Amino acid sequence: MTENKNYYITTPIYYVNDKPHLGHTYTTIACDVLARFKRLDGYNVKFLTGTDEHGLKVKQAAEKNGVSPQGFTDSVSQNFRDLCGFMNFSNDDFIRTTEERHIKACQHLWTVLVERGEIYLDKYAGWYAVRDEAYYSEDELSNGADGKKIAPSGAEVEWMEEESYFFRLSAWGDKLLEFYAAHPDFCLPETRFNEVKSFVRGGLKDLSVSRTTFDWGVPVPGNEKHVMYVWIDALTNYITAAGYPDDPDMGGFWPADLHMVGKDILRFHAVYWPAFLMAAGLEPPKRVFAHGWWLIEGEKMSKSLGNAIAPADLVERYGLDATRYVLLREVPFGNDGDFIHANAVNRINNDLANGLGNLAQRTLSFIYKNCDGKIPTPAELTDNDKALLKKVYDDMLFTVRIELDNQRFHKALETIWDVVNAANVYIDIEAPWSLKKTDTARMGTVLYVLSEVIRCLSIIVQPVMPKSSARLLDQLCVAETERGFDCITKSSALKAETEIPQPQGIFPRLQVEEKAA
RNA sequence: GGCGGUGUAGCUCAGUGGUAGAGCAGAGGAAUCAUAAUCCUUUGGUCGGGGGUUCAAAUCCCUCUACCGCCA
Repeated sequence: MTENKNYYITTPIYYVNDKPHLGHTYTTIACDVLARFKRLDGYNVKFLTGTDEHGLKVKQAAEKNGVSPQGFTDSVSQNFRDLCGFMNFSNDDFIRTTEERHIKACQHLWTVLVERGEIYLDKYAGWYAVRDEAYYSEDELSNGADGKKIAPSGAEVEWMEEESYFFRLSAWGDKLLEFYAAHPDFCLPETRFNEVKSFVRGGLKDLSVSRTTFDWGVPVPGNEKHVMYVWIDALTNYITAAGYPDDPDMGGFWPADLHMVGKDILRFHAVYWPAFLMAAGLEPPKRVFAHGWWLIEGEKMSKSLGNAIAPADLVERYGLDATRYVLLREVPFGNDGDFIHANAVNRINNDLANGLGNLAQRTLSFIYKNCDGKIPTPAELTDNDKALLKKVYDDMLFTVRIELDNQRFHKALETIWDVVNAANVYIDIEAPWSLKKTDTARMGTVLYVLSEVIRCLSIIVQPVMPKSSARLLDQLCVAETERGFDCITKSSALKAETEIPQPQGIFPRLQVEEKAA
């Protein structure tokens, strides 16, 4: 079995005009967890995120602020780089579409597409909304009060005719459908994939891929009047970062394993992007996952409601690791979620404080107080001991791996917490506090088994809660080099007689807020 | 308007033909190592409505209804 041990995962590039919010954070957290998981599982991981910095809106915002577009994007793009640090993201690269490497990649891809006859010059005419940077068809428009035509978004439109380059998307419908049929897991969740297929089956029109109305973009090679319009510019970042076009092998990282996207940009990733790539003779990515949105206490996040959640607010309130845990545990990944603070508190207290946290604390402090602060030496294992350890050594990682390979974060966490619960049942049944008076050898064995369980739990929880799990592993004196998934085995088990420090609670219990009537 | 999805315990959801499930919330009990944490037991549902197929349907078919998504 020759397995490719490279793993390439990407977030979308985020539009710099936005302030980083919960949506961006959610996408990147999901990727970060997968990236960390794959690294611990022995993969050579490339985890990419970045910012989309071109377009009319950016140019206008820069003018409004009296700075150059480049100066403007330098500063606002920093917000997203800061977020990576703040959220403890482990991205290996951060791409900006204004970088030279990216402009070069776009222009090369463009040239290839022109050479292959996939891009041609024509005219685009239609109703254009400056505010939306989008064209609308006649029947989408309504009449405004002053006789002006209004787009569905409420923006004013005007009749525009402009020269534009077009990509022959219409020629790729059948090829795309063949590709989808051959790759039934290309797009998840399945219901989103259905939407994609039905969109393609409905027939594809050629795609306008350049603009002459603004100049803040990647210049079209050989025709400097045009800059590339969003699709080719933005999507190409994924291959830019892999080394396109200089490295034809792209470091062994293409096709990408996973593009994580919000459901609003699925079509671009699941239809346009594979078409561009196939047209250029490149392979489409292996998977596009479209996740859902968060509501806040039942309502859409919006500026007017003033209920938008900044990532920093959540982290301040719950802590970074707990926030990461809640976001991934609370909702089946792919569904929309409703962020309810009372539920978050409940989840944190039940699973983290009372579940894993208390399990570790009750075990380690018992050892600290009753075993001279040393991991006890186990005697012969009973069937009950073996059953619990089998779950931990043989079943847990196996199942979690399958769940995460399908982006089922909530199921993966559920699997891990089955073990947490089993360990809490175990400790109650074995009752080391009773054995203390009757059979200290057996007590030591029970505590040893529990320590082993906590060690493996701490290791497998690292992708989701890197800092908390590191503290747990520190408390067990597990070496930094012994924290990979290959150590979730008996052969890497804790050494008896290891002296441990005085344990401290890792997951604080939160106060339950009184309901404001 | 077309296509697709969803509607199961108070809440979030699992369950694709064979006597309704989980977690949380609620109730009772046990234990006392621990972050007053843990463990056990338990209340609770005419599985959106109606019709049909079947020995048997939450599960298949038809229809109605509500909500959501994609497209137009």
